Parts: sequence; C-alpha cells; structure tokens
Amino acid sequence: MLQTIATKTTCSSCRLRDLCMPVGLSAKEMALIDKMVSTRLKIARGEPLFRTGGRFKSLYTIRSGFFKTSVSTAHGREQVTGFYMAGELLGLDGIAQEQHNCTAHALEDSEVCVLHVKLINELAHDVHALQHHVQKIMSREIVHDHDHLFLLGSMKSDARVATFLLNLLSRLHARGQAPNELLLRMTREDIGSYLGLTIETISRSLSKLAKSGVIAVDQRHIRVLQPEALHYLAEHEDAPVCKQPVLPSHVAHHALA
Amino acid sequence: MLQTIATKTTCSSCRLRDLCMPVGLSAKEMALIDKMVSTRLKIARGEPLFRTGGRFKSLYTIRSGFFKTSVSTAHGREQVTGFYMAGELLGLDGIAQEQHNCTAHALEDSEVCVLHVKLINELAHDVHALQHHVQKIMSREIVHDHDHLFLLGSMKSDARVATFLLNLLSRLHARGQAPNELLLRMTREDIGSYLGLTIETISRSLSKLAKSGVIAVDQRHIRVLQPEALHYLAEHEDAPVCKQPVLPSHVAHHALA
DNA sequence: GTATTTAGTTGATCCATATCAATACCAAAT
DNA sequence: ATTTGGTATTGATATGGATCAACTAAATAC
Repeated sequence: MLQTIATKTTCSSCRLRDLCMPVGLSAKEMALIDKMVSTRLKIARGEPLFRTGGRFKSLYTIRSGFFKTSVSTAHGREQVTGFYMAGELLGLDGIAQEQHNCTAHALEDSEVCVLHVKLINELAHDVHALQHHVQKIMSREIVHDHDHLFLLGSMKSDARVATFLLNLLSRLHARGQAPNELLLRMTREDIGSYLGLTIETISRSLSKLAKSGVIAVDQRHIRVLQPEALHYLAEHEDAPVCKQPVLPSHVAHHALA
Repeated sequence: MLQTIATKTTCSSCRLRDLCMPVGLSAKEMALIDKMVSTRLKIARGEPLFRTGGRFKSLYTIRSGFFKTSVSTAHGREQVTGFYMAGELLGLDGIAQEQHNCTAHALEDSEVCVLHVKLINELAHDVHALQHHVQKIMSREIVHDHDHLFLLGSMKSDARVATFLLNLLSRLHARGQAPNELLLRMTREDIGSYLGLTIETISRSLSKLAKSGVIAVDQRHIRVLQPEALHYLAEHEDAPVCKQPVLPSHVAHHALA
C-alpha cells in the first residue's frame, strides 16, 4: 500500500521547485534543503496517505497525482475539505495537536515527498527563508479556507460550481495546462461534498452550464467555452438576495435559459 | 480611533500568558519574549482593527474584548469568518500576501497587543519554541476552519446554532467563566452570517431551544439548562439525511416539541 | 418625558435545493 | 456478450430555510 522508494531527484533539480520551495535561495541554502527530503512515497488511487487521528510526523508535498482531504463525524457524515495537486502541501492541520485532523485520499496514482517536521524546523534555523515560507503556505491555506467559508455560507449552487471550476482551472493553468480544459479527478459525490450540495444538484448545474454553451461536458472532461460567463456566474449570482436575470445580454444571451 | 498607549505589563507577568505564549520557557527566553510586545492598542466597539487590503505588518493578541472577522465581495455581500476573544491571535491570514485578507471589527471596547512579525521572526531564531508555537496556532486555525466548513456544508440550522453556542461556551469556560452562561457579544445578523443562515432562522432556532427548555434566552444573555441536549443536537441532527425524532426520550422528552 | 432608530421576534408564503425514483452509462468481472 | 456495480443524468415531489411583512422591545436622540 505505502511503497517507499529511494530518492533519485533532489529539490534543487525538481521541476516543481518554484511551487514547493522559497525562491532566491543561495547555493548553500539549496544544498541544505536537498537533505530535507529523504523519502518519497507512491500512493495508489483510492488509498489514504494519512488518516484522522493518525500520529503526525511529517508534511507531504505532491510530486504527481491528485488528493482530496476530508473530515467526518463519528456518526458517518463526511465533508471534503479540499483538493490538492502537484506542488501543494498536505498535512498542515496535523501540527496543532500532533495528530492528523483529516484524512487524505489519492484520487489517482500519486507520488509524494515526505518532509519530516523535525527536519524542517531544524533546517529553518539555518535557512531563514524556509520558516517564513512555511508560514506563508499555512496562511495561504487559511485564506483559501475563508474563501471557501464564503462560498458555503453565501453562494448559490450555480455560483459554487462555477467558482469551483475556475479555481481548478487557474491552479492547473499555473502548472502549465491549457487554461480552458479540465479533467475532473474526483467524483460528483466528492464535488458535492466539497461544495455543500448533493450529487444531483452538481449534475444539474453542469448540465445547465453545458446546455447554455458556457462549458462542454464529456464525463469528467470539461471544456470551457465562455470563460467570461463562468466568471460572471461565480461573482454575481453569489447570493440568495439576487433576483435579476442571471446573465446580462452582453455577456451571453442564451446562457442558462 | 486607534489610540496607542505605553505598555505597562510584560508578557511574563500577563494573566493571559498561558493562552498566548508557549509554555515551559526559560527565564532567559521569557526575557526575550518580553521585548516582543512594544505597543498596545485600544479599539472602541464597532471600530476596525485592520481591514481587507491593508498592509500587513503585525499580528494582534487580544488582551481584553471581543472581535469578529469577515470577508466580503466587491458586490457587497459579507461573510463573518470568525469570532475572537481574549488570548486569541488575529491577523494570521495576512502573512500569505503581506496584506490583510479579512476585516477585524471590535464587538466591544477592546485592547490588543501588537506583535510585529519582523520581531517575531527575529525572536523565533533564538527562542526555538516560539516558531513552533506560531505554527501550532496557525494549524489550530486551519483545523477550526475545517470544522466550520463541515458545519456550513453538512449541518442543519438547529445543529449549527447548538454547535455555535457550545463552541463559545467552551472557549469562555477555558477563560474561567461559568460553563453554562453566555453573553453574546455579536448581533443575530453576525451569528447568521457566521452560520450561513438568516437572522430570522437564528431567532427561530433560539426560540425553539428556549421553548423546549434546553436554554434560557434573555436578549443576548443565554443560560444553558440542558447541556447534554445541546450536545446531542450538535452531534446528531447533523445532516439533511436524518429523519428520526430530534431527541430520544432519555435525553430530553419535551425538548424541541 | 417623547420620538426615532436599531435589533429582535413571529407568522405567512415561496423557492432553491434535497430527496426519491427511474434510467443510462461505463468498466471490470464472469 | 452478459452480469454486476459504481457513477451520472434527469424528472417528480417534498421541505428547510429564505423572503416578505407586521410587530415588539430596547437603545439613543431630542
């Protein structure tokens, strides 16, 4: 299940370096950083990387693949709290109580770098930028969570779906992918849980977007045909208050009929 | 509005020390820490401590008083993201982009200690525990946000309200207050925004809890009469799935008639 | 004191989304 | 090719909470 493999790649030569590591390190600092990652793990699709309650020893950066994180109650109900892709850091919620507070599942065969916290903090003493870097990443997570609180607390279903698609698109775009195409790695159920909606509502919302020509849906493959319309939906139809027609004619006249 | 006053109290002698600072510091370390807080601010009720977009220079620990934080869109809608009380840290979301990403308002006349990040990070180099402490607090914030995502994504209105009350109660209890009494510092509107509900729903939910004898409501003063019933509501009526009667007879037979 | 404003409650109605149900699709196994 | 099971779509119906509206009570101003 968890297969350990020897590291062949160093951080300094990693193609994801700019996503993972602070920029502008000296050669000396970079050499120190290279010692930080001693192990990599392969996680097969569907398998957990860590689970709620498990002992927290390390953070994980994704080398390749895709993960979801989720929290759940004793009484069964589950809530997906995030999706993570290459270059992103998993496990930050474990620092608080030295045990993982959510479960991370691989949504496709994936590979992660293991960063032992002990090692990170020792290194941070010498590589000053590293400490600040960790803070920044944690802060970014908080900001993202706040945005998501806004989504769950104030936005209507179509706006949630539009926002979700745009968020994935921009993150994939930052990784060199086409800015208007998207392969959903997660099920409708995962999306629904993440967006606080049912699978049927997700399906209907996507169908509506497709019918109106804003996107094209083929199974889990999404192609964005009218990015502006998608942005408009994400930003304007954001409240139970709004009663105007969804799209003004200059944006897309037959959108969402 | 923002009135600066000279510090008369040191961290080492502060009554909130255990809430704010790492425990088990040496005398030497404590002396260093004492230099961290150079300024305190008084914020009058209703005034902002910082605003979205404002330059991020420091974190704030609450000495006394009560704050709410909120994010909002260009198009007006606001979402309360958290409530903060004595000993808690404000401003962590600003680290990511070196600008504040939410607005913090005082809900009563309050006093905060100003912690310049530059100073914190310099100190962290010598006081190793401090660095870890900041990480822990940020991680705790992430965990809390995930719990709140769960609440907004999966819980029904009554469960949200019960959870909210229990959360405030336990935090106040940790600060030496009675475990069954509570003075709400925020309006119903703030609560509604925080819980993703309207003011009317908050009002109805509180009335229902009062009518069933679980709590007593007198304006913003809440007294908990049946803590177990409140816990039950928070944990069990957690999903749009649940169809059973709200409370089994052994918990509270006339609750929520 | 009275007037005005703001905050909160309560009832009636409506609607967005959940729920229920039937069907279709694709992948893996037989 | 056929079954099986997980995944997705679509339609019909139900409902929790939003919206609208009328009213009460406290806080503040005059």
